[in-house]
Amino acid sequence: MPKTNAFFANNLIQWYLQNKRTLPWRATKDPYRIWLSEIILQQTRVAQGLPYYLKFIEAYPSVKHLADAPESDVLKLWQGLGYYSRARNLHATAKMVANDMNGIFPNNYKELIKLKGVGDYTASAIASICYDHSEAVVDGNVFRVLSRVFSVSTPINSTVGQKEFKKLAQQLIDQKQPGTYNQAIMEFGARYCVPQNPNCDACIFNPHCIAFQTKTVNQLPVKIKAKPIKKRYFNYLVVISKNEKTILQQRLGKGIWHKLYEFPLVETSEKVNAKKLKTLPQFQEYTQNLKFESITLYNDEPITHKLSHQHLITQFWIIETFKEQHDFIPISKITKYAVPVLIENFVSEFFANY
DNA sequence: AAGTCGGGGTC
DNA sequence: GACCCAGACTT
Repeated sequence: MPKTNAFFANNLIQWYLQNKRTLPWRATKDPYRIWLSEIILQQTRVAQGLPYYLKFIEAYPSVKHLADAPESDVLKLWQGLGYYSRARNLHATAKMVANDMNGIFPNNYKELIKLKGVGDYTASAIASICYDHSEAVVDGNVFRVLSRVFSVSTPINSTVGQKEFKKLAQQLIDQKQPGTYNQAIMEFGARYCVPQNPNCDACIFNPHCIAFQTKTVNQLPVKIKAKPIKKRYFNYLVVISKNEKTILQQRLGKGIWHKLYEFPLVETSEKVNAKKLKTLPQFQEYTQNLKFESITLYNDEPITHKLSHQHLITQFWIIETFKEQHDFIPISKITKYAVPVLIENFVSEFFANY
């Protein structure tokens, strides 16, 4: 174990200053930019989030710009990043800050955590990075580094684990450079003390890392294992009129992709063929006024779209029709709507020639 | 305390 | 296929 907390913090910061990546949000203490980056990076790798950060800063240079945008624009810009509640909460908080707080972000943990989409991690990150407050962050990297160095085997996704690691992190944080320290331990976890096959032999902490000394690095951190993945069967009705129009619907219930758009969806408990599909009440409801000309299956083999907790086994049914109704939109306008990646992939492939 | 919420990278 | 990612929110 590190001899002292100061030893741990000092070495971590020293390592960080020599090895950190140059990232746009590391060149500012503007709370708007720090907040935006932290929301984008929740459960998201830097490489995946970076282009979105740049797009958002360009489209919305200030919190007021973001607040003044329609939510549909924000969701469209967020398209493809996942966990869309982040985008909805981002916009709601931007409006709150711009309209009710005179455009000025709260400057302490207690007030920051009241913002929608801002939890313990993000409030600590903003408070430490922007305002030099001693608030320790605990993200996936911190869990991993601390569990190994101090050999803490409490499950990181248990309530007691969360508290224990938060307490430990708070004891270790550098009081003079809390923001730098927080970023240092996260960077170290992301780049060195990685989940699989970390290069422990070259690690600056290996004399002090209990997991390394006891050869238990590959057993830490401990996590209560997730329940099995659910399979769902999606049938999308891709209606195409003679005037090259189609139907999109907005998802408004609970569940995935709230407020995003998709083709009319018939979900079934198993894979269905055209004959079976036509007998389903929901299919008949969608198509009762269409008097469609033909229905053909686009993909012979269902497309399996994998989410973290469910697999969407998807068939796209092409339905040609003469009739059009008020809710038809030109196919060329599909790109204006925020859609899930599953839909985006199909659209870009199928409509490539339209 | 357990479930839910995306998409992509890694091994 | 399993695990993970600069977590937060709902039930």
